[in-house]
Amino acid sequence: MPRTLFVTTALPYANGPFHIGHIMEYIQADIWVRFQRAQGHAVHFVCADDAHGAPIMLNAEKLGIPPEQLVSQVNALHNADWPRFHISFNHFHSTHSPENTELAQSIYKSLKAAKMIASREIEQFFDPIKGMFLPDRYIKGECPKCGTADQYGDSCENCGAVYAPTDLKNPFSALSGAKPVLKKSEHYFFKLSDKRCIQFLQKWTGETKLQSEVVNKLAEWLGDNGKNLNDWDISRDPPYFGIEIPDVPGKYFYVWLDAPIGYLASLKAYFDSGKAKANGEGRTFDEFLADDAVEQYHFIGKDIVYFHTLFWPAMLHFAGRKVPNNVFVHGFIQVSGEKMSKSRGVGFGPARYLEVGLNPEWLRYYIAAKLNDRVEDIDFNAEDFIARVNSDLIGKYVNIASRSAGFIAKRFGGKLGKPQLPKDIAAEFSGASAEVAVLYEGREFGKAIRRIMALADLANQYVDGNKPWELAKQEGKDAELLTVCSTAVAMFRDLTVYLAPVLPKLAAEAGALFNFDAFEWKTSLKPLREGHDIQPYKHLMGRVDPKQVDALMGVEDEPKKPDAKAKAEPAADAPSTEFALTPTEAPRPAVIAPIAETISIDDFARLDLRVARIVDAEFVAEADKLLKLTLDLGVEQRNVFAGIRSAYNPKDLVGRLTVMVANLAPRKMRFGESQGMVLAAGDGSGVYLLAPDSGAQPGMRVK
RNA sequence: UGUGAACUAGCUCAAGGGUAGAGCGCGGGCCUCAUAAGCCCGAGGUUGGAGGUUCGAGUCCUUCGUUCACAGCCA
Repeated sequence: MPRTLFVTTALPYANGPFHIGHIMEYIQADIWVRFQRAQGHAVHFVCADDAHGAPIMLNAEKLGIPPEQLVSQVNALHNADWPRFHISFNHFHSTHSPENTELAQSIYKSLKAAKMIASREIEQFFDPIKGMFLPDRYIKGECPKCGTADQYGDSCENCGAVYAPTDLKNPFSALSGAKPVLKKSEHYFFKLSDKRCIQFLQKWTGETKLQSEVVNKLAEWLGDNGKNLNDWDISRDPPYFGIEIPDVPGKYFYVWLDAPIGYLASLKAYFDSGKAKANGEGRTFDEFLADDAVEQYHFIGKDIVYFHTLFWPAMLHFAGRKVPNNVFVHGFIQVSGEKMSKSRGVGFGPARYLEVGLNPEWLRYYIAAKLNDRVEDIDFNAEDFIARVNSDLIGKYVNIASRSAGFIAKRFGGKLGKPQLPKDIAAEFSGASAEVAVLYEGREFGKAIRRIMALADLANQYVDGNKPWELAKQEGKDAELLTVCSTAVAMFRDLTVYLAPVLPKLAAEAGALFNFDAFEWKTSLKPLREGHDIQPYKHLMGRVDPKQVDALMGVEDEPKKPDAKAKAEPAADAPSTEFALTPTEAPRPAVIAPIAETISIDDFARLDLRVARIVDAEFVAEADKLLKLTLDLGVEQRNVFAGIRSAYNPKDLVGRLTVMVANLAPRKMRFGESQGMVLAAGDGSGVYLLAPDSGAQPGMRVK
């Protein structure tokens, strides 16, 4: 019986472009969704940008644009990118939308009516300069336990202690550097610790077929009858970019309240726009959502299990709505064994992946081949990627079509004979249909791929054993040749159907070429008839060029360390035009100075290095090497003279972030007092000012 | 620090109390239909370390190590 499914992926934060982790999740969900559609089920697959919260507000402020503009720009960016990976979202919305405002407020009102909302006054750190309450991540100070400086407001990176921001010694605002003051404010809470809520959650988690890792985690949270659960603070004070709480003017929903509601908002927009109707769903949004037979699934990463297995079902339940049927949790994608990290620059972006000319279906295949149903990280490994795609997809799978279809076109006018699979192979293929379906359904994509590739091996063995190239040379073997090639094409067709959820574009192209539809298993797997027309073979997919992957992984052509040989040779080796035309490529220093003597960490700690914004820069009349810089340290401004005139134009420096030694003794110079120094690299041939990565704020300590 | 998870051939992964498997890579052979791919054979693992339970342990238990996630107002 056809099922009706409502499927979502986690909402990406509307603060920047997609990273590879988003795309991995979308690919996982998309494969599952496409598989379900191929089984004849109706799937409504949506996502949206998570557009609210303090980080977006502050980022927009930094960019000098309204947050609305930031999130709409990012939304346009996102909307351009997901289709390029063949993600089949039916709709991609934003939480900054009328639908989300309406739904969030309505759900809140229901929760309030159900007496699940409480309010009480709490005291929090407030930044008197920015005029706002500070989220934990924006408060820094010394660890109350071990005294390590510059720790975030929640836990210490040095000793691992967990504490409240108010426990920090010498706290300061990471936004302005100001000393935060405690200030009281009325906050609203979702009563997660309410007996009814705990009861419900225990019931829900018991009934839902959650992954074992998730069950473990939940047992930790819900164990001991939920004594470890506290109420959830769902309100924020202005300034805040979010949705106003109805009947509480001047208060906003915490972004995590309205974010998951964005799933519903996106679905509503999809219904209201008529797209659902076009997709065969005749009901209204409300009717659809209230139907118990509609299955609701959320694909998420392991970092947000808390929100999706506690808050989200509880919110829906006490607002009198249907709760999710399941939450599918995946691990993170690592790149070459390293954690994806934006700040450390590890990994690569989806945009970059496409830019270097890599085929999105290669990534889909690779990710599929590595995914299972567990909460495990997977690793993107360049060599593995190349080997996997080239040998599986090209060597095994596409090759079957390529090696058999030629004869059909050349010798038989493009008309197939009757395929005749040997009994054992036929049994393998037909048996695989159900097995592969079970594996796809259970999100065991790696196993499904393995099973399918085993079939591809059989197909190649079949061709090899029947040697069509010999039959082609023998008199009177035409019928046999036709049968062998037709059989191979038939096997290729089946493989294409099995792989179609992973490789939708290739499957469509193969279908067009060989005149079949790969997207509905029930009909797609029917035997091919004698006389079935196919087009002459065109190659369906090329191999990965390792150079593309090198480009993706940021491997430069140049050797990392110049050795004597490399240095001696450039004269003989004419520089390529490309190299010559790249002025940003810095000339390699002739001599690398030896490393200075070892110092202790304490020696280093004596240096107080700070991120500073250059708010003004000007020439110094009487000095030919100096520029006078005015640096903003968050808490104060400093005048610093820097010997960088040879390399920088003052007007180009204004607004830039750099790093300065903040506790250097001031020095009187002929032109005035220099209150510190900026850091720059140089060996005599050039000067290069240091710049922190984006996101750094004036006043942050460098360590 | 606590809780949970992971650690199996060079690489990526399977198996899961009863003789450790696959793909890729590697070595050897065969073939040539394929926008260059296939087929066959082989080498390769004391399953992170150490203890224990058991007739028998990758598999269960203890412990250590390494890595990761989570640890409530961080998205």
